[in-house]
Amino acid sequence: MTKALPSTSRSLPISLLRAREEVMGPIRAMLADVGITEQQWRVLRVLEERGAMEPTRIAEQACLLLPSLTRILQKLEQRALIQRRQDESDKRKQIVQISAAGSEVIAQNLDTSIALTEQVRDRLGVERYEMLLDLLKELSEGGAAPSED
Amino acid sequence: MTKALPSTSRSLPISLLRAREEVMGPIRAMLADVGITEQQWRVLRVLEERGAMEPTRIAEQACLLLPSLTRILQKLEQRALIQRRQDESDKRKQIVQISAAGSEVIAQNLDTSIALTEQVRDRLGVERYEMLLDLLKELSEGGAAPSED
DNA sequence: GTAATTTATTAAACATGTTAAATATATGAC
DNA sequence: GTCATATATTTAACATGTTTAATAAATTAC
Repeated sequence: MTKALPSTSRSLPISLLRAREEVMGPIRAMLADVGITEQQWRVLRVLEERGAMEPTRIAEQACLLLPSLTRILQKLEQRALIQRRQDESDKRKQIVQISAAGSEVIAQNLDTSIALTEQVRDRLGVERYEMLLDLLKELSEGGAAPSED
Repeated sequence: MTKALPSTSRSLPISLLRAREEVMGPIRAMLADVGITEQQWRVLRVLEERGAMEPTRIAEQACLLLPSLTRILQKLEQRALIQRRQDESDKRKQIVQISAAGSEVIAQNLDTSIALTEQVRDRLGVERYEMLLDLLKELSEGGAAPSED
């Protein structure tokens, strides 16, 4: 008797989308002032946080597909927010590094960004906020159930 | 002392994105077989579920921006999955309706779609699943805190 | 009733999402 | 060493996301 699709308003994919739009709105507004997109911001953040790395790893961390990342890196390089060099031991790879100007962009937006994050956390309450992050993590981690023989 | 950005792996926007990618993966695979995108599917679902309506309301329900919806409706109309007519009382508006062929597409994918939804719900457990939906709803609803004088 | 304003939709331009194919270098089989 | 295969990145093509502007009809002010 549970054999019906959830109404679109109770659909998990749509709920995830709506929630994300709500959270991203103010962040996008902030970044628009600097002329940077949400995705470009993610790439810069990953590089600042974890240091230089190759595109494939950036894509994983920033949750981007490689073709998208290719174009994003081209634009970030044009604007001198990153630097690229070839990996000497494996010439298929390259190593991408954030530049001083790139770090500068992050620094400029850090305070607002932190404030927006805290605002959302306070709105839900810390416990519910952490619970939400845990549930999301659980969702994105487990592909298959542990018992599958 | 809490004045630092969460690591990207603990960032709410990125967590929402990752979770959504995980959930959408199998659904996209299903729809790809019929040559329909995730967004086209959302539009058809909304029209099937709530009946004919104008684009502005479709956009709200399906969580799409109007310019995107314009293009999507053009393609759905080309494939005869929807019909459009002008609203007689207000000629700025139009009324969009799913066609028999459109309902057919939904019917074809209904069982798989329900199965995938249940699979996710079972993975989290019903209680945690409902809790997640509630948290997401809360996130996407409240813009400002109630007390702001 | 006409001008200014508002509302519904579309168009345009650029960035990204998504899938498939191309390119270049590495690795392994022999 | 040569060939087949695998890996890292890019290109191509089409769909959507996002912001701003254009268009058309409706509403309001007067």
